[in-house]
Amino acid sequence: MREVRVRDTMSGELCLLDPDREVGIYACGPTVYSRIHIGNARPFVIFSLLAGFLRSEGYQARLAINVTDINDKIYTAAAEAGVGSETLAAEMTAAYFEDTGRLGIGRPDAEPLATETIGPIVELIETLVEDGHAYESGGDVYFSVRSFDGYGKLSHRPTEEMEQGEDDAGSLKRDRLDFALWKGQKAGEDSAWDSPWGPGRPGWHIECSAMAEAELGELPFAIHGGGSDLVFPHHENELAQSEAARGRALAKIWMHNGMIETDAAKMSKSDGNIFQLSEALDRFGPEAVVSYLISGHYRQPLAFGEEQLNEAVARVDRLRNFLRSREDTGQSLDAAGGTVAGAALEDFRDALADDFNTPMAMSIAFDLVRRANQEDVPGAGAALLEMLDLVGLGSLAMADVEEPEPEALELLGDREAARADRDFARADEIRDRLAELGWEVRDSTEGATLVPRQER
RNA sequence: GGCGCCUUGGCGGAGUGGCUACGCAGCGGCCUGCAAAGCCGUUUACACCGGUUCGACUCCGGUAGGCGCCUCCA
Repeated sequence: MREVRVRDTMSGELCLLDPDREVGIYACGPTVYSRIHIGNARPFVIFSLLAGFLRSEGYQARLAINVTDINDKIYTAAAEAGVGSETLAAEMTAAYFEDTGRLGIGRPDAEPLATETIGPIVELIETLVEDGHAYESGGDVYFSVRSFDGYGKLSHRPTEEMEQGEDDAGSLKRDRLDFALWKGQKAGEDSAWDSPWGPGRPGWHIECSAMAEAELGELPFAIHGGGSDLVFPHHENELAQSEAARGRALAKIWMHNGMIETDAAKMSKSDGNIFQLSEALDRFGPEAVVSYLISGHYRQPLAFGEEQLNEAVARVDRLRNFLRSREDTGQSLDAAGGTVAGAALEDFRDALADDFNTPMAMSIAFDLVRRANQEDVPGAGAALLEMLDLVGLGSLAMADVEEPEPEALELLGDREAARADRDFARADEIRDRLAELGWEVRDSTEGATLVPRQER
């Protein structure tokens, strides 16, 4: 078990994870009012892979990624589309599960929905009201920011300079800093839940406090994550609510991923410069999308463009070709302990243990590939496959599960015969024919083989 | 204006006080009947100006430019 460190947004320090306790990770998932874009996939991938890596190191990890399916934007989008808000939310939740499922990196341990956590949400608000950290006003309930001393410590902002823009129209707040925990049902809103303050729905931040607690147990859990655009106000408010209600920190470490950018500007639904995850998967394939998402350090912004995805395709092809050339991908690495391959794997894991440095890790993987293509490196295939499993690319080893059909094999034999006769025109003709059937011919000193052409 | 971050070779993107990550693309070779795959080489990059240091791309200060949040947002 390695010492694993992660950068904490609040302190700015690298923090060691406690190996003796469950590593509870809560990452903020999407608000389901439309299909998710590739930027939304970044935290899903990062936190899923992190949890998997921790498990592989022997940690007890539990990952929860929520779905926010109650939100102003959902009402607005549903009204525009002429469907019920609950219908839209259900459709988009299903689409989110489908799109992220296609990434091929598994699912989080828990994926709570706000609509299924209403009870705990109401209880949490009641606690805050009882303790004087929240107050009811005209069917709404607001959190009293000034009742909580530490407000602003996560996003490093002086309290005096800020305000919560949300809900200003109603102006039922006592203080401009306060934010809504519960919103009474308004005209035109087609869904509502019962509460001690009348029918309504949770505000934006409270659902995460409640879901995190429900899924990960006693506070504080180890890591709270999400996009860096959530630091303020979303996470600042979550932190305040939970800490005010429980008298304990919500999370030990706050871990935020950088934004995906097009032309040096953040990809954002509201700006319209988005590229949907489903389209990226359709056009470039899941491995390339994952490879792209781990190509930069998670905290940094990552440039997005067709060129970047095409590069990812090329990277993944190189890895796939290498695995294809190895006979040892199925064997255990134990036989190669202490070797070049074993050392590379150790380095790879070290990189991940150091603030989850995936680009550093991948450079080690590519280094191994080159060395093993140059000379005999026992266990290189097994080592690489183990590396790739850790970053969600293990499926690259399964590229050739389909055997060529008899027709293709017959053509390959014909081509070999043509080559033996030095009838290269015919040989090339057959190669083109095989390409049409979906096979690429690779000649080598041991003879010709067929590999599936990568289509996407 | 406040808080934070960034500026690396054609592109993407790591990293370190002294040993030219890695990937992609281009170019030139090797291999091949030709390709593909693979290998080798490739014009020696760290915004600018000072400072610290035996030595800085890496530390400190400043300048310029860019980005994020401060309003919904992964």
